[in-house]
Amino acid sequence: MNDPAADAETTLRTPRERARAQTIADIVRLGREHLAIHGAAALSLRAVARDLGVVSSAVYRYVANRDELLTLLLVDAYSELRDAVDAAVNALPERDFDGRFKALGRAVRTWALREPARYGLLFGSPVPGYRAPAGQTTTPGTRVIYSLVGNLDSAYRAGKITTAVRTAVVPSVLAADLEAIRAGLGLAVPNEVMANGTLVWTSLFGTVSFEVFGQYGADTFRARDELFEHHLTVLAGIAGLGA
Amino acid sequence: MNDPAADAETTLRTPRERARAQTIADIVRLGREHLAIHGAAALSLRAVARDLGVVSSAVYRYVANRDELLTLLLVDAYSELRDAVDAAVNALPERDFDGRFKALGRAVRTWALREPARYGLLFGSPVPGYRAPAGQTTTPGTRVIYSLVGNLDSAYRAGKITTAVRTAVVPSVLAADLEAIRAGLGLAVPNEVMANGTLVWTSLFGTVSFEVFGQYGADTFRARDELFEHHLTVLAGIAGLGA
DNA sequence: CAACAATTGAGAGCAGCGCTCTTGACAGCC
DNA sequence: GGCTGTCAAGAGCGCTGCTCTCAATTGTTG
Repeated sequence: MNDPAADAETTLRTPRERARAQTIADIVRLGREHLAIHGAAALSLRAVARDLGVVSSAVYRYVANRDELLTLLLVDAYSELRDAVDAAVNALPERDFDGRFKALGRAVRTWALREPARYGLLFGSPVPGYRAPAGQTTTPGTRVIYSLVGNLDSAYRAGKITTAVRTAVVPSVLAADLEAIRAGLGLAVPNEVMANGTLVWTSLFGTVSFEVFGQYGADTFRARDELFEHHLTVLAGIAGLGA
Repeated sequence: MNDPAADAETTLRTPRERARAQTIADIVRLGREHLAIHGAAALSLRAVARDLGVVSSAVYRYVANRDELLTLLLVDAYSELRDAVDAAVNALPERDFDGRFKALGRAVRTWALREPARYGLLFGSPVPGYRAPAGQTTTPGTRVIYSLVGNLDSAYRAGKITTAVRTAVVPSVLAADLEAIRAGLGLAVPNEVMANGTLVWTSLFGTVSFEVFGQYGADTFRARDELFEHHLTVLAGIAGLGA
């Protein structure tokens, strides 16, 4: 919707720079469409060039190679997912921790079902021969998990985390990992809650992936909305947000 | 390990049939190696032909197309995973329901970490343009989940499922789905346990996928074994197998 | 306004891919 | 021994990513 070209760090002065940014934005847009239809592994620079009305070699003026376009699309998808999640979470009051968690989960699922190929690029099997450059992708890729742990942290500070969560013992080496994360993000939640939060995190994407990737049989579950809502309720309980 | 050619319904009489079956077995073996190294989307019949010491068109005598080879490799991977899981589960006494569940989880994780590309073929984003033929793949693809629900069912019949599991209410449409599954498999477990079992199932693959696909940061978690064991403990509790 | 220089698009070309078709050789079977 | 089915090989089509060269266009600057 909005113009990614405007995200450049400085305003684009010369017409050349503006035209160039616009062309790159067009390439990303066309790439996004191809990705959504044909999947990441079938993304073709030549096809994008054709849709752009230009010969194949011309796109290499704007994008170094296929992997760079893939990276642009990865960042694009991450930020769209983040926006969808943020909008859903912020629609609820800050102190509705349980509601916010469920809104996050529903937003992830809704976006994933609407954009299966792009979801697959983010959370499916890695594209062969492609390694996402950490420098460009880690920041946008961590926004959603930060939203989840932030919500858990706020709930804990508000004294709204059920104590029943503290079932399993967190062993020492794992405790050190969790301590590092807590220090890095300035969190207050104890180890047990963080460990369970990690499980909730991966479980959420496990359920969504099963549905998006068609791992359930064709007609094993007709009531997929109800199934997901049930899972969300149980996961909220694991996180300590249950009633 | 064993020879897939020997799985034919009747003994192979003529030398021609034997030679043909051997060639197909070789193609599958080479395909498995390419798959493990380069991933599903990069699987190339030409490369397999080169390794077979034969011109590319020759392999089409034995395999209709790339998708058919992919299907063969899919079935191959499913059955290897099933064997690994069965071996791990059956090493424990039948009545050690909690131990059997955890053994299943560990076997899945171990196999997935050893065979990331093949795991990705089974549980990652679908290969673009390829649809697994249900007739050939559903049976081998459902063995592991049947093992899990079978274990849950046995535990329930033995009265070893914690009653604390029955937290969330299972709505009506979902209840009908679960009833159909229970009837189809001849199970006794009630809806709440089955619904939670589904979550445990998808959560297990969610955690494993995060680890295999590198969704955790590069060094966010050093204690991955401990993290997985913690998750397994919590999941056993959700399934009702907890202490 | 004109000349310069940066930028761009087009085209050819290389090596790889899936897949099809034809051709000639070989082996098993009657 | 001749027939028939099976096989490997090769050529070829259209697709892919990517590189290189060349000419044209375009923005900027003297």
